[in-house]
Amino acid sequence: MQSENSDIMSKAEQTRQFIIEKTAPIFNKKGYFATSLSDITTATGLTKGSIYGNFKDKDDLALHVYSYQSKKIADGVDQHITQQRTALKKLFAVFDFYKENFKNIAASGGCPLMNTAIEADDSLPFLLPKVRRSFTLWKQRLISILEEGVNNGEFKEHISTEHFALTFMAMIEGGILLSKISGRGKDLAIVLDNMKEMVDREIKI
Amino acid sequence: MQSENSDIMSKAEQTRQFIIEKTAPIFNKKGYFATSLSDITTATGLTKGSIYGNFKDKDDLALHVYSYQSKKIADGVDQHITQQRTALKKLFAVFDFYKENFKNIAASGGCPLMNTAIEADDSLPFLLPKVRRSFTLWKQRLISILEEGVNNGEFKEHISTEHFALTFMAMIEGGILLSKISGRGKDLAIVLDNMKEMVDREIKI
DNA sequence: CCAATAATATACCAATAAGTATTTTTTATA
DNA sequence: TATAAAAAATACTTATTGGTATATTATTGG
Repeated sequence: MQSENSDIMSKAEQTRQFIIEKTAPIFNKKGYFATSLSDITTATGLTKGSIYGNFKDKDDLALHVYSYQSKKIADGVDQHITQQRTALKKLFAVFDFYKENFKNIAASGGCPLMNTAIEADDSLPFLLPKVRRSFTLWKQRLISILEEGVNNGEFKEHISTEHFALTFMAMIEGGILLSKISGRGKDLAIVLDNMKEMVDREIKI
Repeated sequence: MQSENSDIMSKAEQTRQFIIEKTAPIFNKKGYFATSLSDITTATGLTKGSIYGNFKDKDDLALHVYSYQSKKIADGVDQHITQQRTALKKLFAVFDFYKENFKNIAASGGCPLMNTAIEADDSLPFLLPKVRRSFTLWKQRLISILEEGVNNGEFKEHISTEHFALTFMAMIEGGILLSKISGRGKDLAIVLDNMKEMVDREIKI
């Protein structure tokens, strides 16, 4: 399945989606600046004329690629979460998502939020608001789970939901970074285990 | 003071150091690929001929710039550590280094280890070994402090020094990432505070 | 203080970059 | 199925890239 709902998509929409999906791993691996138009035409088998017929310019394509990538991660996490019934299980489902999917994430160039954040914050201003929003939404999602746990008596009352949300995000992104550079998926697993212990000791009643 | 020991350095050595110091923040902000030779000549006020007279090629300069940047961080941390006498204070000195220096680090484009790691692991093979080594040395340094604490009775005996070292590294790098993208130095401070609490609860006797 | 030498500047090259105007092909619909 | 409209391919432009050969200037040891 190349892309979803291809039956109700026009040819143009299909091609747009096809370009996005084919170039996403390239943008994520090489970065937005280092990805050239010829990388894009090679990966898609299309010509420059077709690319520019479907996207205003390289920045426009980059924007769509980032949206696609960040949505994919967010949807994956959400799917894990919604299968769980307690706040504790939801929280652990977030952690488990990264444990289970690390290999796929690493193979497609790492976490697109982190990669794009690092490239965008000093030199891709057009992407910065999108990346900022991704992190804000992620934080909000974690805070919601933590608040749910506090409200239904699963978690301690006095915890700072924002502080823990930020700490978890830092640990996940930092863990991915360490694993990517060492080539050992174990590094991320160690950090994730430490996060669970943190929950058991400090958050869970 | 442009560079140390300028009195015992030949003109060539001085120029080399000058080029490295002037281009380091550019490489760190824009990335190695996005930094052009004209960026380098503009920043230094020198011409291409002079740059290529002092460095074999752009990769060679990038390698020297990375060494300079990683050494600068490592030296800064070491200076903080050596002023302390107990393992606990040494560990906290590492954390405090990042709290105190976040603004400077952010102003020069963020943590060069993280930035370079992300760019190098998929597309700058010539830099990858250097970056790997930086992380290994950092981990080793943290493990040494933790072992010192275990051996002299400051820290619990059963702790996994490697697990905590990796967790601390992940939290620091992740915290820097969050602060950079949100623009709030507070995010890193929150994570660093959480790290200290972690030490108090799990490591300190 | 004057050569020999080292460092820097100048002027150039081929390759590649992003982007566009135009033509050809494909798609959808009447 | 013929045709209008949309999509894709071709061929091109201008600017910039990293890099080099050569000329000029500055440094340094005798």
